[in-house]
Amino acid sequence: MPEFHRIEELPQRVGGETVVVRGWVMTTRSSGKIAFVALRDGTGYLQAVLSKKDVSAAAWDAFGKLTQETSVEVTGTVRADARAPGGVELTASDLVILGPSVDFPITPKEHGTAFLFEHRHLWLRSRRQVAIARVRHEVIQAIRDFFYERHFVLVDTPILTGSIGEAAGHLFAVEYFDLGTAYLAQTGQLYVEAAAAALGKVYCFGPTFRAEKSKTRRHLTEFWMVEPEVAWNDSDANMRLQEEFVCYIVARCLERRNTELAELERDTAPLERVRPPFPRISYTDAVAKLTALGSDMAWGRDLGGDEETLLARQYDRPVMVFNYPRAVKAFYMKENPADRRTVLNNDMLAPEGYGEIIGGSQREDDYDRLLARIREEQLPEEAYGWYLDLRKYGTFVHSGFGLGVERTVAWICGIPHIREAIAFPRTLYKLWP
RNA sequence: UCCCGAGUAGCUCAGCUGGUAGAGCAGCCGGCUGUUAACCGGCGGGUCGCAGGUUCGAGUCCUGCCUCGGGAGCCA
Repeated sequence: MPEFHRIEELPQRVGGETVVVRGWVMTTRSSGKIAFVALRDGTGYLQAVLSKKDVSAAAWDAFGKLTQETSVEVTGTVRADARAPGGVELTASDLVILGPSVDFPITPKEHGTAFLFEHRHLWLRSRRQVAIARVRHEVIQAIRDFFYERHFVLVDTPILTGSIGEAAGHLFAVEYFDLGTAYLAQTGQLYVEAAAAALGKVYCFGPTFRAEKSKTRRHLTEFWMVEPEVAWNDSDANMRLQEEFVCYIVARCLERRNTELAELERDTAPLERVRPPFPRISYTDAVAKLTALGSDMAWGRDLGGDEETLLARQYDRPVMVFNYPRAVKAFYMKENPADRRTVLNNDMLAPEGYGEIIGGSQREDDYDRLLARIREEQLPEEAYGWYLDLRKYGTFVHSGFGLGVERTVAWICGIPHIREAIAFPRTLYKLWP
């Protein structure tokens, strides 16, 4: 295969030897005897300039045939040019069409979201979607580095499962040989609790599935979640870990994805403020605060979207709300010894209206109380035998949380809908492409 | 499941109290030596979501259905 160059390396080749670039045509412009081709190759953007008098008739003819998304090979020399958005331009000496493109559906004009998502496989090529994909990549790499640096061990939990994670919620069911119905995982948490007793500090990171018929900008039926679990961490230590974790992710994106955030026209000032300590407020205090702000929120109800938004608006960085009423939370959360109406849990609400990005808790480590809660929720006791075993053989204080990757990416990118934060979103009405 | 909203050209939309279907962009043809969603001139382009009803006449009014979007609930 002949050698060619990536656009990202061209600034180092200004004034140098001839280079060859392969990529896709975004737009073309011409003024009769001079022609411009805006190119994308995945590593960057480049404008190639062709002068009719300096290129072969074949190359000039090829320019005339260029349409949006034609794949091409352009040969030329790199020149610094203040007029070029990227600082450099390619003075082309040759242009060859590699793959024609007829009637590309996404024009450089306005489109509605329904149309764009029907063409998601092509929409991914747009500058904006490329920028989002790169931020998502950075978020995920930051997550892995954070845990690696702190000696957490990655444990992959099953996606197909016989027992069910949390109480209600709708699960996707699939046929599983002679063993009947299996369900797609909606959390890896129960498994990661088992692994914490083996490895101390662990996390799982994978796709998770919720069959709820949610139709909001914050929900997907398939999304990615990272769930750390730490032996000997109480709820307080859990919140400190969350704070450190989120600060790490945001700082990393600011440091390494500035170009992409600028491309997305993200105001980074609110992100610069994401530094410890995050405000913490108990559920009970939050209810009082909301009431004072005019909400009709009553103690005992879970915080709804409106309440979360109103509360989060009171702070300039993520806020942690802790110790919710036991009745509205999952069976595995540890009862608060100081106030038995509540559990030792917390949510983290992102600012700027992005809502809940983390849900976490200290886990119930008392065998009898956990069993009582399983019965109270009328869960199938036999399915939780192995989970109860963890309290039977050397029970231990432990805590963990789940962070939603798409919600985090949407917040950092400042994009209005979570669906743009994943390459191929799965929603109630979208299984294709 | 419930509550709102929208379906008209490839795309984004306009179309008033019912009277021969419109614009911008995209596409095609032509022009222009520095364009950045280039610009200028010309050309083609329609089962008005589907079915029924009212009417001399329905994109427009009525009924039902379908599809999609936003929100609620649930949650990351």
